[in-house]
Amino acid sequence: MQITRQADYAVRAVLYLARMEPNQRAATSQVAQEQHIPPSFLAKIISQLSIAGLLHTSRGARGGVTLAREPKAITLLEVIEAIDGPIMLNECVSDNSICTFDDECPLRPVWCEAQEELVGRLKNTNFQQLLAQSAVAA
Amino acid sequence: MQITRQADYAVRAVLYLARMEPNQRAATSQVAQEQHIPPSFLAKIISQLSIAGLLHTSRGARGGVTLAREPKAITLLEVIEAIDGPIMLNECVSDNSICTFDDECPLRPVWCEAQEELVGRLKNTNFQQLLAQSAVAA
DNA sequence: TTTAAATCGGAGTAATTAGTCATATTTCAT
DNA sequence: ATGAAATATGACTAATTACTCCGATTTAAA
Repeated sequence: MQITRQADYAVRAVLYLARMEPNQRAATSQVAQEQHIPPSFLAKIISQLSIAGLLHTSRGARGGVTLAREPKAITLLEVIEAIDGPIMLNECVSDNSICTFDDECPLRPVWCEAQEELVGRLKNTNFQQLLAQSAVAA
Repeated sequence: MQITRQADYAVRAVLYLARMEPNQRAATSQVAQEQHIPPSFLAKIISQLSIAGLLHTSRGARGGVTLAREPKAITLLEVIEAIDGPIMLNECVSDNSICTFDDECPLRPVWCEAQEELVGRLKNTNFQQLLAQSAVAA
């Protein structure tokens, strides 16, 4: 019952990029160093985020990574699901057919509601809001 | 971001026992068969639940498993945490010292609040309520 | 007292997650 | 052109999760 380290790293990387000047690139190694993420591991994560369309990468010297959209247009949920796939608190939430409690399992609604709440929360949090939070704190 | 199969099996087993007549025992193999849980696996889970004090087990012929408390006094949270340990949506929730974002990380509050909501929900659901749900449905 | 039914416990296997490493490829700058 | 800086990719290892298997132990009943 925990998001994967990968997803956590992804969120931190995106937040780090969101803090930079727009259109400025950061190398993966730089993000890794400042966020204390294993560099080789982060490389894969950034690659996935790029495939998911959340980041733009450019290869070669002076290459690096930037956000593909403005921070306001990227939600926590998007980043997490780009890495972990859809959030699912229990197997039965997606696939009721495998439920061992006949038709009317009293457990499924509990998981469905809890999941909706969580997903809604993550969907309603974008990276501009998170930036604003840090700004207030600092 | 999913409870383990073990915890799901544990919850189903407890719900199954809650449905039985009070003080009536069920063999692990019986629960396993009716709930479609791998029997050897369930045996370990039941052992853990027993150690956690949620079930009573008795060995030998005509032995089996019963709830250690009435359904009303057992919450979903207890069963899940007896198996998976404390629910923690992200590492940083318990241990802020490892956060890579200086003192004021804007991510931590998100996880803390989401976790509180989820834990509260599971703590407020006991097995008598779940029984009532199935009764209504059936 | 023997047998069958049950839990108990430890060791072993397969799949996923976390992370490493080496190499290929692209691209800027000289 | 060439070298250095960067991403891209695939193969490998370690730890956790999800199981299986088997033998030991307990207990009720014939």
